[in-house]
Amino acid sequence: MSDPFDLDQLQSRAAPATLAAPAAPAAPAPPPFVHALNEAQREAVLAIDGPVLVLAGAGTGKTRVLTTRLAHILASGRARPGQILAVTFTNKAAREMRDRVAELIGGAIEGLAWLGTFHSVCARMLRFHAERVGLTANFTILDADDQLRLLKQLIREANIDDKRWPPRLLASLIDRWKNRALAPDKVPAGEAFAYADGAGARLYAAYQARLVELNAVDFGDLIALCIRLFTEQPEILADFHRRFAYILVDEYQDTNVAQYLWLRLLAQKRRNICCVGDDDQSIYGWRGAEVGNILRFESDFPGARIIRLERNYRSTPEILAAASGLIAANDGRLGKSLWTEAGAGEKIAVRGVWDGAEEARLIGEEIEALQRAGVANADIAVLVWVSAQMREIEERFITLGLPYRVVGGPRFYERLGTRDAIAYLNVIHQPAHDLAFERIINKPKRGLGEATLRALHVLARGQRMPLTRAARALVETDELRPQTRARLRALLEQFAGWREVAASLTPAELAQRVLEESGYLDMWRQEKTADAQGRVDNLAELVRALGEFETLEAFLEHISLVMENAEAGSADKISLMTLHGAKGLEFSAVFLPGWEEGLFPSQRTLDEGGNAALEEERRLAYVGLTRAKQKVMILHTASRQIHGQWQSPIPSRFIAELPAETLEQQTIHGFSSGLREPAAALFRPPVHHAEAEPEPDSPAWRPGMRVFHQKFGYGLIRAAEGSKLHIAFDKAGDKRVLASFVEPA
DNA sequence: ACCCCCCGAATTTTT
DNA sequence: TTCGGGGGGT
Repeated sequence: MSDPFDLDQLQSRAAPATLAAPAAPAAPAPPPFVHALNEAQREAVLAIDGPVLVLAGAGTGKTRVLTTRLAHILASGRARPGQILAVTFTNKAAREMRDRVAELIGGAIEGLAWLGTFHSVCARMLRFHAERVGLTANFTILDADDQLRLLKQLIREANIDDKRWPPRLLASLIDRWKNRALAPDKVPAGEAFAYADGAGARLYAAYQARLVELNAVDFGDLIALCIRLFTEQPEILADFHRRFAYILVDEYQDTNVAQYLWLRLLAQKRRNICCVGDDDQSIYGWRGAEVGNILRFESDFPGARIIRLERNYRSTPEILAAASGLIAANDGRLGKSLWTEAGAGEKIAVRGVWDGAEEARLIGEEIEALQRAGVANADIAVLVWVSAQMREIEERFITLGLPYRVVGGPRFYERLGTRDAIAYLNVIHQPAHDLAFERIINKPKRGLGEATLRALHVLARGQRMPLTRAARALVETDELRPQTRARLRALLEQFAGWREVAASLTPAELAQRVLEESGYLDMWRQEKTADAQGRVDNLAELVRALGEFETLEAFLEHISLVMENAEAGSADKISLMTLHGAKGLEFSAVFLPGWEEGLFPSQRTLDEGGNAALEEERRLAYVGLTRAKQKVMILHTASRQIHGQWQSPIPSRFIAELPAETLEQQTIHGFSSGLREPAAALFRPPVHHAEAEPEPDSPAWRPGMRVFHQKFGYGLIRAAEGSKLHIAFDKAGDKRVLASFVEPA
């Protein structure tokens, strides 16, 4: 590659004819695809120049605006494909944008090289300039697993007890520092003390040094190193300024500080940046996302246009009213009010049930009713807060024979077996990839155990060289026992052989050969355990997947940046997933189980998260509600097992925050005579100022009364606040329960 | 080198 | 309760 930054090389050689059509910059006639938009959408599409923030509520056509805008920029001739930088968070979103732009323009667009995720775009930038940050262009991108193993090594080398100071903790600290674009020497002293009495920053520095030795980066580095590149090499940044005429950003509310700085550096010159997002759907604060970025947009880019998309095309008025009412409880919003022209639909169903089993049973029944009414399974979702909630529901689905799919389970490329095979390929492609080499040096068993590895480490660390190079040196000495030396030499020769043939084979052929010759495949074939066959199948699947790539390099880049599940086709199945996983999706009917204090919002949040965390969880609830087109059912239980302990939760405050007129509430009699007050009374907002007045047709619950509870037996009321009682049970101890679950003893 | 048992921990996870 | 990791035994 002569000059990687030669514009023409990166752009389409032959732009589609539609793109070449002369535009009339003076009075550009809106292209036909703009007519299908509503007024706000059209404004967002046509406001091409200068900074623009599009506040796109759920279901308001956000993707449509983004793709139409991109198509419009191209079709009007304002920029060629290679001059547009368009970043998303997920590969899925990037793919969707690419596909939909192609649809609008009428044919795939060549040269949209800078449309991708933050990470893939940054990786691309870094590969062009790797040497400027101390790497070479074929650097490896470490995944979380490699990162953890490397940190563990460093922690042990520093004689720190990794039991007391788990590598995970350090990994998350480093991650957070990188998310904030903090180099090791910039870590605030106080924060370094969060790990091993101040060793945090030192280990972070050691980790970065090791990454350079390994010619590797982690995910956080992709952004952070780009920022370093831009600030330390102004001519490179200037080059990008010249290149990118327009910048588009999806899900802006999810950007972290580093991503924000990255965008600001790139946009500061031309200021043609359009960010689309929704502050009410910011649910990744715990991963470093800063809602502040979107809240501050106007001051970051003075003169910015703010365009609100508020017309919702997805949900019924009831669902929108419920969601809007809920989110109104949050402070510091930019504020939007969703509306729809859709006619009235059903109210939100709120169901109080006895326990998790009954909750699952009820969901199953309701789904069967939906099926009878002709709703497709693929149009139904159960959205949980934690995956632990899924088990009971899955069990029920299996019993009923309901077809379902768990979205977001373990990823294909993360599975054991697959990862080992990939490690072989990594070592072939990048001999300095110590972590991959370590992973497979004794898989299958070839007598190269801990002792050998230790010897290799001593030499490698002493000479600051990769393990494979240390290995090559070591087999020339007589330090190792002859047998070990022979085995190690044999392995090195195998790798040398594979590297030699790598160029003349397709990646799939190479992989097949490596798996056979290394004995790795045989290792699993010979194993008799239940999952061994699955491993062999996975390996076959891996080789098949490799068939879609022209080079090994392309494949490895793909799996490190596109670690995603192959979506299980178009089979008509019910989706079971976490609320986080559901963002951006929509279904006719949505079930939201487990809306209980202590679960959702979670105890953790209530105990230590403060208001910000609570608001984020409320946004998560908002995301859940707004996934539904027609029907929502919220469920809560009176008793739930958490970590093996029975709890008697009270309904989530989020239920109380839903406007009562949008709800249809029922407490199911999963137990005998528990219901003592109208269900609606259970869900009044908590009364803070005065004593709650007793319910007209319920006994006046008073401290000192003896009561009976189905699960906890007899007890004494210690305190009563509305429908919520503190009861000291004779056997079960102190609990907070709903009045409807007890009766006078 | 392998297995078993005990202990502790236990959200969310776009890349 | 359920899972994974690590230590200790064979």
